[in-house]
Amino acid sequence: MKLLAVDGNSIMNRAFYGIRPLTTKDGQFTHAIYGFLTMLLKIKADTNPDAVAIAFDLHAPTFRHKAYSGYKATRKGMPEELRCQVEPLKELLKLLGYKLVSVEGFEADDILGTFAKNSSKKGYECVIATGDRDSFQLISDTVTVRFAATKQGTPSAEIYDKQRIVEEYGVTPRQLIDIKAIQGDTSDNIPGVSGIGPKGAADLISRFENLDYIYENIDTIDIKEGVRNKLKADKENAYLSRMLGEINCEVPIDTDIENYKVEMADKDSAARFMASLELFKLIEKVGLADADTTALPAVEKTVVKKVEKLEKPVKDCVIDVLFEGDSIKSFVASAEDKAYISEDEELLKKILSDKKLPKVVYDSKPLFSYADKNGFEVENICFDVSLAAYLLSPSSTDYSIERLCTEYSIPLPHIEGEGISQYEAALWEVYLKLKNLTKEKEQEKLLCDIEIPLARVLARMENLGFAVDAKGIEDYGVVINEKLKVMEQEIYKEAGYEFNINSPKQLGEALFVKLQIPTGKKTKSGYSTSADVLDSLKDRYPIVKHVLEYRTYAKLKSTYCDGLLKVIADDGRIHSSFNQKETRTGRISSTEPNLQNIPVRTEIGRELRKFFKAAEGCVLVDADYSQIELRVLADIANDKEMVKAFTDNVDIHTVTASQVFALPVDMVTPIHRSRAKAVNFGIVYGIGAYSLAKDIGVTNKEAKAYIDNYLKHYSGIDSYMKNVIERAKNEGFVETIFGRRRYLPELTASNHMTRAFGERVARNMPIQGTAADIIKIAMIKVDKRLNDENLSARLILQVHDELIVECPQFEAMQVAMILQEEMERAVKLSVPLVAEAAVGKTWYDAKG
DNA sequence: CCAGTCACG
DNA sequence: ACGTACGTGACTGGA
Repeated sequence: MKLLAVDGNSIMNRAFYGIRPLTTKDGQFTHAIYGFLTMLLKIKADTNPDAVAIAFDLHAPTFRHKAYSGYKATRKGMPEELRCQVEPLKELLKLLGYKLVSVEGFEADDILGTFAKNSSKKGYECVIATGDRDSFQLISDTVTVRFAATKQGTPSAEIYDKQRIVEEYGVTPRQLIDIKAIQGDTSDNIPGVSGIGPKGAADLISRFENLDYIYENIDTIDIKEGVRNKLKADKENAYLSRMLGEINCEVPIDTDIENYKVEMADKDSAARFMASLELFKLIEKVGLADADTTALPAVEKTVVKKVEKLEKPVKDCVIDVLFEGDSIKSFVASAEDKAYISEDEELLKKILSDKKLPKVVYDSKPLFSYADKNGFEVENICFDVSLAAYLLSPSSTDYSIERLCTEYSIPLPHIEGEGISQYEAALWEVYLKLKNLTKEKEQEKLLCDIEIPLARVLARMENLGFAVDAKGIEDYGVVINEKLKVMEQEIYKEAGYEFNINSPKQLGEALFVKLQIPTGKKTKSGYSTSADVLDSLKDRYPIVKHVLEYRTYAKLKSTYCDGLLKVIADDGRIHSSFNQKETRTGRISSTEPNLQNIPVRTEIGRELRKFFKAAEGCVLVDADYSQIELRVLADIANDKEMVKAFTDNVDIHTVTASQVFALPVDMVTPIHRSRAKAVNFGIVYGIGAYSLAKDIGVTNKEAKAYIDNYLKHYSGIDSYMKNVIERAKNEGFVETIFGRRRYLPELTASNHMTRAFGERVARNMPIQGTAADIIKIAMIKVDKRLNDENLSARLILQVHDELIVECPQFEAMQVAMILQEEMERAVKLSVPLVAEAAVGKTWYDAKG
């Protein structure tokens, strides 16, 4: 028989500090709970115990407190983010069937000690799970320790047995107590013998067995005089320390292994509890994937849904369509008390194109896409469940129906009939819930006037795609590849041996160990070889310069040449997917491939844009906003000076420079301007002097002076930055001028870093998010204008502040006008919006 | 599967 | 005393 005895407090601490913070969407921290369970499951899987006992401290004063009032006096109180996880963790462990053990007046490790001590007597094997080395003293023939640690986010649990203790410490487990008695432990306020550290203590005990022998023979044993005097001076402390360091093994607890078998009484409750903590992965990990995680309503009710074949349109239902490639497999309509299923494509088409029938759908973009491909229009979509869920909680990563049912506590119905899952049948209830929340949080306009119409625009952009010159990319790739080979040989020669330059580990080894180049920053796993480190070294070391060049080419080859060639469709065009529910700020993102990060900043990279072209007989019209984020900031902060600068249409960075550096405008040099530009950027991101200094290469003090000057001059921005954080702390979220929200649980964290991050986000999101809202509105308006004016021109790409339209050559001027007008008129701010358009055969030519 | 790196706004 | 700018996605190497 085998008992796993867990030090709950220790493992919880390890989990809390070992993994990065994780919260539910209302800000309840959960990472200690998640980490604890992950660790527990790992150790259980490794050891396969017959029973598990989990020990926790009680908060009452401990036995040792009485013995020595200074004990643990230096330990900091538990941070609030951890404290608030203790009770939920215990609750969850109980639900999962574990037996918890706490005894008034004793600590968790005393309880472990008692299990350990009784193991040989009662004839079971005892495995102790802890992150505390103090427990090593308990190791014996029947007791081993699994030492829990978190290595780079993944839990590890190394085995410590008698042999390993002897190898590592040169003594028996019991003797560790005597070593600690001499060396002391400041974190536990165990004084020890002052002047003797770990090495000295270990040496003494390995030679003389124990504390008693040493003190009984203190005048005759063979030690240095200095050590002898130190030992004599602190004899009392040594014995006190031994008492403090020895784990109490006589706690009054039940040590019968039979009573610690793991018995989960109610799987659904356990799964439901984890779901309420949004620990969905954990539900699977503990093997409860098929439990019912839906919260039961206060009054238990049974929802029964009949499944019927859908023959004609029904009002008041949520439509969810299942696609198979480009065609429709089936669709379901979830109504209040019935659910319908159909495979009739014509019926679906009739429903979707019915202008008089308002429709609630689960996910509109694929429907718009389908309609676009099949030459009809989807009309009158009044609600999109998944988009609503995104607006209500933009930091989530999963808007599946299953997840929504769980998150919003929707009871699952019983089903009579076939072809529909419980979740699909519950969609109507999900809709009702989200509709109410959307109204309550004032997200209706965003949903109906921006996101839903935008979904249609995005679907059409995806379908149309961007024409590319595959042969051009290939040839370009060949040239890059040749460059790459030359660089590679050059680097091998300079290093004196061959290695994988793409491996940061091997590269760090080559540069900083073999070649002894002075190291900059380090990462968790070694030396950083990132561009900002290498940049400062490239002038002194040719190999560093070559590595940087190699990286540039390697990136171009793998991500752009190879990457793009892989995704060219049969029509010779690249069809990126635009994700509308991804970002926490309201931007859209682009994947497979990402067309929002095609190189532009360096000439060699920018060349790639020559292969993004307009179709035969067509041109590209590219328009981008000028300084949209700063204009939004000027408006949101209502800063007089900045508003004036934009209204007067002067160069904002130059004006900023003249203010920050107290110079007349015509004395501002390009260096001043570029530094002021960095300050402007920094302000938008929630700047710190340190980072600004690093960015523009001035001292911290200078950077701080720039910021101070800036905020003094733009006093509206100064007060905005203070107010927005204050408001965010009160309300729990920040929002754009259109009411798009981002919740910020980080602001309540006690961890300084976490909170500082939350504050930067609070400053940045309204700016970035409002800019995102504005270009979304512009996209909808542009799309409408192109349609209203009967042009064949179509939007094909958005890159945050830039729109690209493909159109026949003769439409170019009209389209350029439309783009500029609609982008500039998208919304009315207290500053003008400025957009500039250009025309070209390729993206390279069309961009400015 | 994650860390490191780097492309974009 | 602490660590150090916001938001993304793709690729590579290595546990």
